[in-house]
Amino acid sequence: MAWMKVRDALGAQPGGAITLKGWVRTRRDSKADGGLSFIQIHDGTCFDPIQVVARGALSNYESEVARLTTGCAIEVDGELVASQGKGQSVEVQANEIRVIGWVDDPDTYPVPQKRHTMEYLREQAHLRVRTNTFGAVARVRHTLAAAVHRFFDEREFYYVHTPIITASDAEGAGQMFRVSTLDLANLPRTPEGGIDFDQDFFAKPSYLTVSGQLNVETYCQALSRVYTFGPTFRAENSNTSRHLAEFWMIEPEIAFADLADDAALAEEMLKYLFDDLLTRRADDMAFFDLRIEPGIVDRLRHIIDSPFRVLPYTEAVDILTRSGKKWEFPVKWGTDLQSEHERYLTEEHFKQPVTVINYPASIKAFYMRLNDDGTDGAPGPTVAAMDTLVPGIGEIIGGSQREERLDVLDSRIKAMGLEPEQYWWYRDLRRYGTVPHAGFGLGFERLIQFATGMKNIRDVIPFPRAPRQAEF
RNA sequence: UCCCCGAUAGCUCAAUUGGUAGAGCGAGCGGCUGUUAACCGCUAGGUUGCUGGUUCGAGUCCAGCUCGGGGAGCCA
Repeated sequence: MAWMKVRDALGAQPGGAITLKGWVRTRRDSKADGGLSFIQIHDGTCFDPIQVVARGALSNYESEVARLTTGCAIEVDGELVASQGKGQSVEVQANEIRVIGWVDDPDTYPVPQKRHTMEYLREQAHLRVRTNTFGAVARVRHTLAAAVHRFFDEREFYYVHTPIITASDAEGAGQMFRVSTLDLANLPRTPEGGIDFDQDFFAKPSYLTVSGQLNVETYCQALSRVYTFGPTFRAENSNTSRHLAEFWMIEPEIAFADLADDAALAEEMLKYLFDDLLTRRADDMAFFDLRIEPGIVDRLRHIIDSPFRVLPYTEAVDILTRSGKKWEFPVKWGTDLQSEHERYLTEEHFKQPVTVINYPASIKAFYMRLNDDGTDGAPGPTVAAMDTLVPGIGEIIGGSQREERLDVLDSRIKAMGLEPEQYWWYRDLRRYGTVPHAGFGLGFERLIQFATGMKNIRDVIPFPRAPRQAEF
């Protein structure tokens, strides 16, 4: 008999013998027709389970079938038939049910068929994917990841595997995790008393990457359109619903391009991803719309159908100043936008995602290109940066046109108190055939949060890493 | 890291001014039913997060710690 996945069985015409393999979601018994049980089976291939009808005449009905509980693994041979009951169009009349794996103590099974809080399920990370919500998140996460690669492949971007371990210790994106093989209990010392990193694996201090950007820029300067999509690490002691110590980031980089090209790419990509998601995972998205975030499907459609709002930083400051709102942090040209300001712009003023561009240079990274808006067209005081802000989460994308002029780049590095020599290979890109180029970073987990309405970022990655959190 | 709130049955929560723990869900058993958020009855299940303190007596008050939630900073 042909083994069919639940998804295929639910979409098939009645008639014919099939085999199902999966896990029991629920079992309901009836004494009608000499006794029978309705068993919902799930195998992860779609949101809905399939109903198996087990007759009392089955040889192991009393001994096994009638004792099945949520979580048991079984195989079913039977006939796919039109359902006599309401709620499903097809079901499987079982001829044989084989129990593959029992649940040894149903009373303490951590994820029985009942409502659970997200906080509780987070403590059962190895079992939570068996629930409706986390199964749906897992499928959505996969679908979005696959769509990212397809989007870039269709546009002739090359996927570059940038390193996870880096020795650049000043990428300016927060605290880094140190990578070392030195014996912590017996550190080698230099004559001056410092730690002798010459004896470490890489003969210098090394860390987990906080961004693949600097590396991917090198490939951009030869392959024109590239991206990296991998894990990144921040050792910040931040405890919020939108930060992780280990998260995945999508970072495209395009040559012969300016900030407008960069913003256009970001908009095209987000629209592509949401459209693909609504098409391929309509079942899971219907669930999120019903149970997690009512209206999420319409909101995504609206984003797909309407042009993005682009807002220069200076205008954003104007809007915030004239809003009449009382701010905890005062709004002033030259300071970064705070959470309360971002929320106002996306949730109250525009009620949609907003891309803020042309930030003051003083609050942005050294590699961002100075705009020529200074006195007499001199570089400064703003940089060609952009942040895409979304309701409920805040920043989801951060990007910029990169500084391609070596002299300007050097002065920016020095102004930030950094050593140009440390960036020698990055500076070489500006010495050998430099071109205008731009790119951005999209936080993958925040994208999933936004697309599903899941409130906590720890619930959209299988095994979240956060301060004091690495159990699984 | 800072501010606020919380931790009691497998899960979600109750427990008057301090007086030795209850319900719903889940689970087990029985009843009813082509069932599907099923329904009805019975049963089991608790060193009240940890350590210490106040008190005749602490789930309840105090201190520290651990964990969780909301917000902030940092950022993606």
